[in-house]
Amino acid sequence: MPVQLLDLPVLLLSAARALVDGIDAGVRARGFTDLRPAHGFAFARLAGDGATVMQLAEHLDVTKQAASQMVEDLAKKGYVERRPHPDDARARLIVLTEKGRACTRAADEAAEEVLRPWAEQLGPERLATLRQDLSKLATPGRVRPTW
Amino acid sequence: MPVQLLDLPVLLLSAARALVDGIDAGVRARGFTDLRPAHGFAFARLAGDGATVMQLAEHLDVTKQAASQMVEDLAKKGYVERRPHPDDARARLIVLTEKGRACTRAADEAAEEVLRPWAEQLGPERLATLRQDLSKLATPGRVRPTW
DNA sequence: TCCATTTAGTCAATCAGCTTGACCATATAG
DNA sequence: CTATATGGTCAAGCTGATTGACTAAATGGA
Repeated sequence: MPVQLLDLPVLLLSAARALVDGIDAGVRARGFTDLRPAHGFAFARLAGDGATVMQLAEHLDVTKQAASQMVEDLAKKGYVERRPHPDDARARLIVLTEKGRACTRAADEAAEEVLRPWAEQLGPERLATLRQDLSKLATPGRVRPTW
Repeated sequence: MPVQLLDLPVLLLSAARALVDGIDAGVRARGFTDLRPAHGFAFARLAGDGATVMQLAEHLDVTKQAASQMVEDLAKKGYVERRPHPDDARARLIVLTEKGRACTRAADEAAEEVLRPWAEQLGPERLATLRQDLSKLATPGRVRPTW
């Protein structure tokens, strides 16, 4: 195996970090300064039809207590809302507020802004290849890195 | 811009996470159970001629106090050693002990183990392309992700 | 040469985010 | 109808980071 390969980990992590940092900066620049990247992973799960605390905990790969604390924090800041769950009286359905949706739109814009120069640099076909190859390598499920 | 691109962040993060988790598991399997992935980034900087606490702090993108605490922890566990700095009496040169070098070898093996199936799946030329493209995207310097 | 400022490192206190453990309310299975 | 499992919160504690204060040594003028 060529030794060169051993720096692939560093490149991968560096690119991932550049991406996350860039999106985080873009979100902050749009006025959402009280959020961290980790909140973005939560928003991604809540967008759409919302989720329970348990579902959120699984998505983030943390305990239900930690997820509950994050929801409490996000609710206090006005990004999410706890509704009674339609099918289960024990559970609550956590959904994004209008402020929360506005923030996800800002994150989408920020992501596009970060990716645009990448797309220009590589060209569309190589970017598509990159996407395909990464999809083969990525472990499905685990999204949020916590190291 | 094609909407597809918006899932590139997720793929990138997912691949990075798979990689870090895999290496971490490999290192633990080789008997180094008292280390976290973050220590690996420190070892990478210390390998070779060692580094000062300040240099380590910059590499890890944390305060000098945090770096100092990590060094204290690694020294207590026997992975590093603080020597007087040859050129500066204020500074200390942090170097890996034999145990520390053994651990970096274990990490290299683990990394190779994780990358081997990737290389087989993509083939050498596509992997080389992946490496090249990632190197264009990666922000030089920032290695350790802390989000 | 002497003094002012910068730099390397540590100690101490604090904080944020996560964990474990205990608990209540509701759902589900026998 | 009762026993158990599940969703959620409260409380306490831990870990890894932060800021602030300090000492010792280096640097850079007058």
